[in-house]
Amino acid sequence: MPEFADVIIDITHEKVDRPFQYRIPGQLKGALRVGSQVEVPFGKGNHIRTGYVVGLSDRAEFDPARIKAISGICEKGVSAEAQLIELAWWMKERYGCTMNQALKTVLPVKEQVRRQESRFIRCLISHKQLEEAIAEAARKKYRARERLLRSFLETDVIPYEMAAGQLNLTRASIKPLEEKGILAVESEAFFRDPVSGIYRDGGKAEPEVCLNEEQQAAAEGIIREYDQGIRKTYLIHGVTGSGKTEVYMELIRHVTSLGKQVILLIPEIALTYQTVLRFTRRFGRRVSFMNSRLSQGEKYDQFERAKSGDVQIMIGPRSALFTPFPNLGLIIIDEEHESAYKSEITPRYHAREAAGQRARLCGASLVLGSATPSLETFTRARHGIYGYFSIRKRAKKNSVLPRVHVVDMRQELKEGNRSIFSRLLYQQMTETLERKEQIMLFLNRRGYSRFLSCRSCGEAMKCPHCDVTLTLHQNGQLVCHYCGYQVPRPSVCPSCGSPYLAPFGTGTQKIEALVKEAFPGAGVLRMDLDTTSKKGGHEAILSAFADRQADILIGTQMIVKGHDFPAVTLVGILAADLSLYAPDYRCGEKTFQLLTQAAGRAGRDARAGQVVIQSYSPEHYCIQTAAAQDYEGFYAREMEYRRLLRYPPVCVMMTLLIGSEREEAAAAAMETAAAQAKAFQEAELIGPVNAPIYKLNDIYRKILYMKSENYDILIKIRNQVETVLERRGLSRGISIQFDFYS
DNA sequence: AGCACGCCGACT
DNA sequence: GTCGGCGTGCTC
Repeated sequence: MPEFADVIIDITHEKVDRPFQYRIPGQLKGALRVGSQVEVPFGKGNHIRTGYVVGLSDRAEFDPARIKAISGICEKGVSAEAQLIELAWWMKERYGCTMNQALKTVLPVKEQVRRQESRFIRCLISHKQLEEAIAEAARKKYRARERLLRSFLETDVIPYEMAAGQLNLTRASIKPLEEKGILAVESEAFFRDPVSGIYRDGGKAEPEVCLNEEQQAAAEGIIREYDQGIRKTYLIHGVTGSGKTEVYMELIRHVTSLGKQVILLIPEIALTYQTVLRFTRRFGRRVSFMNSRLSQGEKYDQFERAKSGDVQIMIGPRSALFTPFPNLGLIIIDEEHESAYKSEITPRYHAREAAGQRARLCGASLVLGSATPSLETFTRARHGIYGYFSIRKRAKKNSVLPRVHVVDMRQELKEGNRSIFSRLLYQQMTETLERKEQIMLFLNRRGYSRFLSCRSCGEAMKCPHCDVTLTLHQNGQLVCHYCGYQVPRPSVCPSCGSPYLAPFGTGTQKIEALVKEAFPGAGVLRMDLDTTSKKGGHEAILSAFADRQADILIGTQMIVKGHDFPAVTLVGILAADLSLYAPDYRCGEKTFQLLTQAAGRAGRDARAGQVVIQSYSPEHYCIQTAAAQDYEGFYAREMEYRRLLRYPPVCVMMTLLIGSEREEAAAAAMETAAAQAKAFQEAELIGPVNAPIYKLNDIYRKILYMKSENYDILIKIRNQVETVLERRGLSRGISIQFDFYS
């Protein structure tokens, strides 16, 4: 029976972010476990603070005379929390954050303020009636009411809290308007049906789904091993449209029938009303959904419901991984290759790795699903570390993979076609529109033109805060896509005064204009960051396209991710090589994934789908293998490249990014960091160099790449660099960021 | 984070 | 001579 416990004190500061040893009093022996929440006397005043047990030991590592005793245990935090605290400990070790940062990620933060439901006020009357109401309010000198009504001249829905705060409104000035039928106050769950206005509710039984042979094999294979008590990781490698979701549902059904709970992670963008409906129909009230728009308090509420057993299935993005289920049996990660699974804030964890760790701690299995698995996942599956199931047929009857054409745009140019549409794409578009079928056009660049440059002096308009050119938008603004800086388009060149400024390159807005010009009869929708930034923008565009209110959908990345439009029979990828030459070792992988996923949008129904890929380097293996829907071929070529240049998954890589407003401070800190790292023989260093975008948001950024066979070496380097920079006072006023790639 | 100790200026 | 500024350092 251990004598001592290592306790992390629940205070937010790095200086106390380490375990303190406490004596375990006799009456608590046996009740205490790693993860227990305890009360301990701390500091000079022996104030009682809460802490978490992160380790148990028999030996005193500290002057025994000065070790204090634990004063009590908080009974509420034991089972589910215990595992999450262990997970936090692992995150701290692996990703190099403080224990408190890790704990905050893993445990929901209670909000002192009572949870506020997000409410909206909707305007129910016509514009003309609204004008009258405003006039009446003005006449009666109801100032607040008038201000509120005026805001509906711009929009018909506004957030309640914002209105109350900014317009100095009280319930009393809203209620009369509500009673008159002018406004309605609604609590808007994100999954509310935009058309019918109906909320999801307890599900009706869905007719039994029939799995095809391959789906059945995957589901049965995993379930068989599960029932034998085997817990491991599986990869379900299914082509786009292969019905992986049906397999997930079958697994969820089985695991929940054993009284265990399931977490399903999906990329946020895939959590559409359709998805919600599908799972709700099948699992009714037992399933719950999370999204990143939920406030801390709302998340806490969700987690409470999970802990109390109200729900057994949690579906959501990255952070849903930390749902405190008491008896978690299965974690599923859909589209496991998605980059959104890596956290962009400290701790910079990867949900796939963290899920592996949580599954291990809870005795759960982990299922990864993708049409284009990440190289690290596929490598592990190949080596037999992960179980592997592949689904090569599309689930829908008669639905076959689309026919893919690669068009050499250099040849088009040579033969006099200077348009952004190749002759083949143009012809296919015409035919598709004649058949009254739908088209998706994909271009990975928003805005109107890539940049604006002076024809006299050659100067391109650049962002004053970042090392990038400004993108011209249709509203005449030059916009920085990195920091958001905007200026009106100048009429003369700021450096030489010449009036000859010409836009170069093409963005989604220009495509929209060109399509409208070329196909005047066709309905066109555009979906990119500019059209979806408003709340519900996504849903509105997708449902309009699904309802066939338009024939052509133009968009960036976001249109290729998992949306199923049966009437789309033509997909055009306008510039396949845009992402191919990015300064990132994974740019080939990203391009392949993007092209494969985009191509997978075509022909979801019985009608044959066509895909046209336009490229200036059609012979590139990423484009060739994507066109052939040949994952294995791509994998072989890409691994060859990774082996040759020693990039993950052949080794482990860590990057250090140092940023500062003062250029010299960043350089000095990086120099010291690189010198420290160099002392470790087992790691290979590249750099330090300026980051691909050296100045971003007025911050100068230096980057250092470190590669090794051994993850632990990289962690040692990280710890060494951090302590030395801290000790020499070089870390003041700079940001230091480590990222891991494996 | 808190709370101590500690070493210099303006006050009873 | 004392009161008090918050700089530095420690908390099992």
